[in-house]
Parts: sequence; C-alpha cells; structure tokens
Amino acid sequence: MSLAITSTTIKVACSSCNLRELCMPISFGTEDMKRLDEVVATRHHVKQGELLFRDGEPFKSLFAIRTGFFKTSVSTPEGHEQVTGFQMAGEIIGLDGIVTDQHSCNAVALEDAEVCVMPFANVEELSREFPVLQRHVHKIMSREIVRENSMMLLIGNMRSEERLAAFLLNLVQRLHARGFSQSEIVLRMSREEIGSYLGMKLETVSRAFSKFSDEGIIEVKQRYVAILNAPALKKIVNPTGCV
Amino acid sequence: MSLAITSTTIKVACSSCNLRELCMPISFGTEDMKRLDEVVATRHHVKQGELLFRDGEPFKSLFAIRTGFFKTSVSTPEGHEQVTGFQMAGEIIGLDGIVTDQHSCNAVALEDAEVCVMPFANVEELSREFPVLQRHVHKIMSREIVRENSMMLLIGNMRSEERLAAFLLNLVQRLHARGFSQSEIVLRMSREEIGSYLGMKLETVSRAFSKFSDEGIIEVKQRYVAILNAPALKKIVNPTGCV
DNA sequence: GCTGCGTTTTGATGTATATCAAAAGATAAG
DNA sequence: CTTATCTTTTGATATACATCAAAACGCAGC
Repeated sequence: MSLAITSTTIKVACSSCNLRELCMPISFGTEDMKRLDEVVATRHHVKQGELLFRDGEPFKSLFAIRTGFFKTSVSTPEGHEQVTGFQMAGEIIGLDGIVTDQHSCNAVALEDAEVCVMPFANVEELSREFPVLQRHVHKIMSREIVRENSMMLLIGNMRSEERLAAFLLNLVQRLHARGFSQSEIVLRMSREEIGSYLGMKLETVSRAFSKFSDEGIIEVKQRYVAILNAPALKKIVNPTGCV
Repeated sequence: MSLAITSTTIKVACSSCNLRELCMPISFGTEDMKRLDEVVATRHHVKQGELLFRDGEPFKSLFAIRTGFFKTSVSTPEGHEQVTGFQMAGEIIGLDGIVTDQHSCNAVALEDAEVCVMPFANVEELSREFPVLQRHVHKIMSREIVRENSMMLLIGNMRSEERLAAFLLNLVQRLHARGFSQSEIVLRMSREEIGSYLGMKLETVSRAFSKFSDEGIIEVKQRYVAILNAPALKKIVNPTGCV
C-alpha cells in the first residue's frame, strides 16, 4: 500500500470540519452529523510527490481531500501518462476503484496533503441509513461522469488555446469557491501535467500561455497566473458568446 | 419530454428478463428478485433516430437498454457534437442526470430500441433495502467513470488508427458478451459518429478502415465489419504487446 | 556568491490529421 | 427503373500541433 510509510493517522470528525459543506451533504442536522462522523475512519498525510493510491492496488476507501492538491492519471502499456483530473480540497477521489475493487488509476499529491479516509463499507452502510448521504454519494459520482463527458468534448473538439482557456477558467472557478482569488492562481502542476490533462504537449501549453500573455489576457510568471481579462478567456472557449 | 409521442408503455418484470445478469445483480434470490421488480416501472419503445432524453431535460429515471442501440452526446455552444458513448442491451443510461436533476447529454436511438424505465427514486429506495443492489448501482457508476478515464487516454494519447482499432475491439468484445459473433459487426453508427466519439474526422475514420482493409486485418462493406486478424488489431492498440 | 539540474520558453522543422473537393456507392422516393 | 439524397471513399492541399533542439530561467545545494 502506498499509504504505509509517511502517512500519519488522526481520528477526526466531519462535524467539526470547515470543509463539510464541500464534501458532505449540508442539510444534516447536528444529531445526524454525529452519526455521519462514522464515515471517516482516519486522516492521512500525503507528502508532495507521494502516491495516495496506485493503479492495481486493492480498493477499500474513498478519500476526501482536506488540504493539498492531487492529480489522478492512467497510463498506456507503453507508459504514456494521461492525467485524468486535478483535485483540490473538498473533492473526493477513489471512485474508480469501486467497480473492480481495485484502483484503476494513480493518485499523486502535487503538494503536501491531508485526506480523510472513508472506508467504502462505512459509506455504503450509512448511505442505507441516511437517504441524504446516499443521494450525496450518487451526486458525487454523477458529477464525475459529467465532468469526464465535458473533458471528452474538450479534448476531442477544441483547439489548444481553447483547452487552456477552459482549464484556467475551471481552475479559478473552483479555487474561488474555496475562498481563493477569482483572478490569481498558483499552479500546482507542471506544463507537462497540464498538457497531459488537456491532450497536448508541454511546448504547446507553454506557447498558449505566452500567447495569452502577449495579448494581455493573463500575466504569467512561472506557475503564478493572473487572469487580467476573464471575458476574453471566456470568449476563447466560447467564441459565439451566446451563453 | 422526448418520450411522449411514440413510446409505448408495458409493465414488466426483471425476474423474467433474459438480460437480467447484464443489468442487475446476479446474486439475487427469487424472493428478493420479486421485490426488485419494483425498480422497473415501465418499458418504453424508442424508434431509430428518436431521443430518449435530451440535454437540459429533467432527470427522473435511469434507463436499462433491453433491445437496440444508443449513442449519448454532448455539444459545444457552437453546435459541435461530441459522442460520449455507444450503449447496447443490458447497459444503463441516464447517470449524467443525477447530479443536477437534469440530463446533461442527449441519448438517441441508433436503431429501434426498448428500454426499461427505472425511476431513480425507486432505485434509491430499494438500494437502501438491498445492499447487493446498492453495490450494483455504485459499480455501474464507477464503471462509467473508469470507461471515461480510458476514453480520455485514448483521445488524448493515441493516434487515429490506434483509436479505431481500440474501438472495434471494444465493440466486438461487448457484442460477444451478449452472444453475438466474436469477429463480425454490423455498425449501428455512421463514420461521422465514430469520428466524433474518437475525436477525429469522418474522413480519417474512413481512411483508417481502408488501411486496415488493405492490410487484410478487417473486411469492410459499409457498416458490416469482419475482423480477420484480431491479434493484429490488438497489436495496433498496444504495439509492445507486453500485456 | 557559484554550480548543477529540472522546468519553461522559444525557434526551426516535420507530420498526422483536418479541410476541401469530387467521385462512387448506398438508400429512399417517385 | 430513375432520380434525389445521404453516406462513404479517395485524392490534393493546408494547418495545427508535435518533435527536435537549444537557450533562458528558477531553485537547491555547496
């Protein structure tokens, strides 16, 4: 198991977690909330660069990200990596493991991270008891399906600059929902990882960054990105602007 | 609702359905099976070319395909279509609608089809009662997530011929699991729809078909495809052949 | 400070696939 | 059977992006 060495284990409670409204159903009463604490068994620390789980490993738990930033990826037999997602605080990873009881992707921490370990048996048991939790689990899985649908659309139909624009807008939007700036990002991933996620090469990512920068749409300093002209970015994603 | 006009409604039972082992948990006893029949409310017929549901429509039910063949797709605001999947008998569609209570893609019948309508409220209620059904629903959703992960890998990392080879192999494998030939397919979708699914243009699809045909790997006559050399196809998908 | 290593940028060139175009087959309608 | 329409194939050309290469930059260790 990838967790073994560096992770520490802490018993904690969802009821006192400030991320609760992101990863748990909000409509819980305080009574129910105490029962809900049973979902989370422990917490684990994952250092930057370490694997939370890897392809082929037995699946036992879902993980709710408390702090830090992850990437998930799959690989071709020849070793080509495809990043399938970037996940931040409040998001759930490990859903891929349910179908075969084995994980089918790798999850790597892109910065030091802390996750809540939710044994899937607990999740299922409490889901039977609490319809609101059941519904929540279903929604999380459905959301992931919808997200991947839109990634297929992005990779299959859009041009490189449109992809990067969509990526940046998605990222700030999610960060903003977590109380961060609406216009400034510190990227946790390399150009290569962005490229893998968006189905393009790192050089193409870099060129797109430079182009946006030249046009005054963004300011780029390494992994710091400031969005100077969000409407312009949106227009790149959706040229007709009819939405 | 897209269902209104041409669909007919029949009350039916999973317990007597020969597709049961494909879309329902197999480990059900006969007693439980009777309760399980409550999941399916009705059946609907969908004619070729008709929509089962469309993007934006309220989500109420999942659909189990009994006969026929569907495609699901999403669109850019400008109208570019991305086919997100092809579904056949025993497969479940509509999972995209759970997260927002609205469908986020379109489902079109590519041939006359019959679906079992499973109101999601029923699914959730019985899931609470039957852990085996609950687990089954989770697995179906997880499977879809994993499938889409591999589609991202395919569209993002593979070349056109590899994509088509992977597509054909996946299709025969699923058809074979349903008792059809291991080597012969009658495609239900156009070159354009294949291209949309695989992130390439219809001409490129056609060229790849012709290439495989010239090399004696397949035989193509319009929508009829015979796989003459499956190992060669597999080698195209996975050149190293180490798996 | 300097040195070495990984990341990012930028430029020159190559190539897979898109695009444009037209012919050849299928399918359906009259 | 003939005509019209749609799908598929094939060819010629264009182009977005990949690839190859090298310089610039940032960061960690000395």
